[in-house]
Amino acid sequence: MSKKGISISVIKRLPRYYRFVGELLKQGTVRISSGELAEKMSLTASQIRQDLNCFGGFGQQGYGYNLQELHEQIGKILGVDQSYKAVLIGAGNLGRAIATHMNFKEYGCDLVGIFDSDPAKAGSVVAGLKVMPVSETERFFKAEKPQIAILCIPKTAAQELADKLVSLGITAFWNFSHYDIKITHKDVAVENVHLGDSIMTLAYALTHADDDKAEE
Amino acid sequence: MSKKGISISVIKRLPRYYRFVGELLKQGTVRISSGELAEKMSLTASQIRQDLNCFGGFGQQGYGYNLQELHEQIGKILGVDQSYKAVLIGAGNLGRAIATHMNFKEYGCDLVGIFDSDPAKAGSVVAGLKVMPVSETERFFKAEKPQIAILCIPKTAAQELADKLVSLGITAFWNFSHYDIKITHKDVAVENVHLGDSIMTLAYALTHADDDKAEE
DNA sequence: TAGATTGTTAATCGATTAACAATC
DNA sequence: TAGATTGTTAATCGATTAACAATC
Repeated sequence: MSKKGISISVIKRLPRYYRFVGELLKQGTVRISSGELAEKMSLTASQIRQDLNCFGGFGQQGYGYNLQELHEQIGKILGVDQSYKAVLIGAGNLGRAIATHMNFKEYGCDLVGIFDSDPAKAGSVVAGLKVMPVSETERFFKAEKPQIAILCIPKTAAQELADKLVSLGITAFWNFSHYDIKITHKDVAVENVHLGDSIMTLAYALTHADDDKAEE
Repeated sequence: MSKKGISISVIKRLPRYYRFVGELLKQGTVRISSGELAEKMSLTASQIRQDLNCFGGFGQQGYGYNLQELHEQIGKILGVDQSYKAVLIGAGNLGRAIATHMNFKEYGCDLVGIFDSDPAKAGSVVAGLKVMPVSETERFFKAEKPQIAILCIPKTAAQELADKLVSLGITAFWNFSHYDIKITHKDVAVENVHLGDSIMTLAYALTHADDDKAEE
């Protein structure tokens, strides 16, 4: 069964379904109807049924969805049962926090290497991994063949580095640099985490908090 | 002029416009047409004109947009010229990295306090601020009246704390906990940064990378 | 003025919601 | 069987794109 043609709106919602279903499961719930789940997730029952049906019928008429089954299925669709190799580029404040804070295994990933352009940082240990100098990159990539690059580097370095990493076989970027990297090479996934953009939406909300009262 | 009725699709794009326009400005560009900007941002010229026109006509027929003017206007719309007070709750790996890594001023915010439930952490200095114990919360909030709470805490604590913070006057949450906080109180903005959800979309992309080849 | 490019209306497209027959 | 709830088709809604008259 091909998963092509799934809209990114749906894909973006999958992790949230996975989280909620996992949480309910942990609480000991066995089954749920689309209506109940909709209530908990602030969605419509229609949307949930539509979304899940993109990947096949996980429910049962008159019963609802078995949470165990649903959790496994969504997990498989997302690929969290996999173990994609990831490398972190940039061991600054943010990079080190990501490395230590994230439970990569839970998300189908495995952090296998950390690099930093500052030779002084090489050799220090972060999240149980020795930070490597960039000179090691090619040797390491040939040996380990990582798929994911986590970019925690200044924006000035982002584009050039991204291009180089693609040529070394990286096919997915988790980009924390304040720059939208442009990958012409297709079949390369880019997930931008622009923390600045994110906090600005809060500034917007605060700035316009009472616009509704002040309307015409 | 009221800014109500602007769709969140548009609002979410504003920070990106702001970034690109700022970048072009730094490079010394003076004016740009919607067509050129669309090219650079991988959007359509139509969309750019539609988006900007939600807030008034910043362009000039036959000329395009003056970048200096545009940057200022979008900045004002976003509120990055403001100084909203923010507090960080949770001085773990991620919290400390956010505090030191983010240039809050650039985004209309100002980090004024850091709290941690671990008394052992109280007194240590992060990003130039002394970490406070939670017992100080009420005194501090009464004196400083922060608007934004940055949550870098375990999901188990998130909901209860969020409710308490709302009662103390917080009107915007930047939520890094792996939990969707539910604020019944309206006029409270919540921006979730679910890093787990984000990296899972990469796992999805890798898992389904060759679905197109394998189709029917 | 002629050319360029906006602001804005209309057309299209896609995503969400509603409805209901199928079925457990 | 009767009741519940799905899977799925149809209707609605909103967002994006196209078109073009207004105008600098």
